[in-house]
Amino acid sequence: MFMENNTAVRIREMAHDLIADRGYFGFSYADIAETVGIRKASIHHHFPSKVDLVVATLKEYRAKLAEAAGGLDQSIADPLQRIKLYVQYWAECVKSNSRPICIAALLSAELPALPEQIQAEVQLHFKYLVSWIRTTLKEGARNGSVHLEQSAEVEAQSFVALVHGAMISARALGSPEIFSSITKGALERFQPER
Amino acid sequence: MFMENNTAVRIREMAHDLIADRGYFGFSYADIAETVGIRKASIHHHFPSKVDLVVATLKEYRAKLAEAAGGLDQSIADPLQRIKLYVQYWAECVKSNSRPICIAALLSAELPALPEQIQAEVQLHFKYLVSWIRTTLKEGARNGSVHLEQSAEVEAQSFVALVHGAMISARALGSPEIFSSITKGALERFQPER
DNA sequence: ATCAGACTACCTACTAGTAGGCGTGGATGC
DNA sequence: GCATCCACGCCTACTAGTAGGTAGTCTGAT
Repeated sequence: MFMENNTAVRIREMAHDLIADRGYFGFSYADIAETVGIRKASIHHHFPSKVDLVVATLKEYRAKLAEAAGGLDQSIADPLQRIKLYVQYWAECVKSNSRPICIAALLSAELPALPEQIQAEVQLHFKYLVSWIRTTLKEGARNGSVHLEQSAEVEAQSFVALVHGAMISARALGSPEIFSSITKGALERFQPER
Repeated sequence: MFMENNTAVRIREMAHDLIADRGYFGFSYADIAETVGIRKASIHHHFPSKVDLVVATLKEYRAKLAEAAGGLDQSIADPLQRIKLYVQYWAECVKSNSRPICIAALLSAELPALPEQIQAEVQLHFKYLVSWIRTTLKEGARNGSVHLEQSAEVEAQSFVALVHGAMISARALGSPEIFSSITKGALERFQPER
C-alpha cells in the first residue's frame, strides 16, 4: 500500500514548526518527541539523523511550493494576481503566527554552520522560488500586465529578498502589519499604469 | 585608567564573528575560548552568562552603528549619498565575507527562541536603523534630492527589509554580487529625476 | 595586601545517536 | 484453519560528547 507513514509526516511537520520558530540548532529530537507523543529513539527509526529529518522537511516544503505555484499558474490567468496571492498567503501566516517565516530563508541565515546537504536544499529552494517569480514577472511584462524597471532576473531577486526581509522585520518588531505594508508597496510598483 | 579590557573586547568581537556565522545556538563558549586563546571558564569572568555576552555584543554593535550614522550625518551633505555609503559598507562585508550579515537580522530569524533581554536588544537595533533611514529619506525628500513613492516610514521599512533580504539571498546562493544588484535597483528608485 | 584575570577541575543538563527487546498484524506455508 | 514468520513501529536503556555554568586556586601588578 502507498499510505504514507502518518507518524513520519507528523514528525516532519513538527520539525517544520520548530525550525520556523528556532532554526536548526534551536530544536532537538527531544522537543519533537514531546509534542508528537513518541519517544526520542523512535524518531531515529523514521529519520536516522537530524540531517535526514531537515533535508526531508525541506524537500517536502519545496514540493509544496512547487505544487502551489503550479496550481496558481494553471488557475489564475493574470501573472501579477498570482504573485499577489503568494504574498497574501504569507501575510496570513505572519498574521496568524503559524510558521510566519520561510524556513529556507531562516536556515540561510545560519547557512555556514549547516551540514552540506542542508545547504544544498536551501539553495535549491531559493533557485526554485526566484525562478518562479522571474518567469511569472516575465509573462506579465510580455502581455503588458506587469511593469518592470529592471531585468526580470533582478526584479525577481529583489522581490524575494524584500519578502524575506519583511518577514524578519515583522518578527523583530513584533508587528505583522509591517509585512503587509512593505509588500503592498512592492506589488504596487509592478502595476503598469499609475 | 579608562583603557578598556582587551580580552573582553576580543571575546565580544569573536562572539560577533560567530553569531554572524552561525546564530545564537550555533556557537559556544568553547568555540570562543579556542580562537581567543583562553579557557572556557575565563570567559565567564568577563561575561557571566551567554546572554550577557550576546547582549553586550548587540549593544556595542548598535553603538557602532549610531557612531557611523552620526558620522555620515555630519560629514556627508547629501542624504541619498549617506544611504549609498551605508549600502556600500555592507556590499564590502558581503564581498569579503567578513561578518557578511547583520547579526540583528540573523538573530531576529531565531527570535522566538531567544532570551527576552536579547529579543529586546534586537528590537532596539531595528528601531534605531529604521529610524535613521526614515530621517535621512525625509531630509532628502524635503530638499528634493530623494524621490519617495510612499511615506518615509514605509519606504524606510521596505529599504531595511530589502537590505536584510539581500544579505540572506547572497548567502543562500553563495553569490555576493546578488547583494549589490538588488540594492543598486533600490537606490536608483530613490533618485529624483529619471 | 589586594584584586583582577586567568587557571584547573568539576557539575548537571542535554545533545544526537545506538543496541536490543517487545508486541502487533499481515502474509505465508502446510 | 492454524501455526509460523517477520517486518514494522515503538519502546527502554544506554553511550560519548558537549552545553553553560561554578568553585576554588594561583599569579602578578598595583
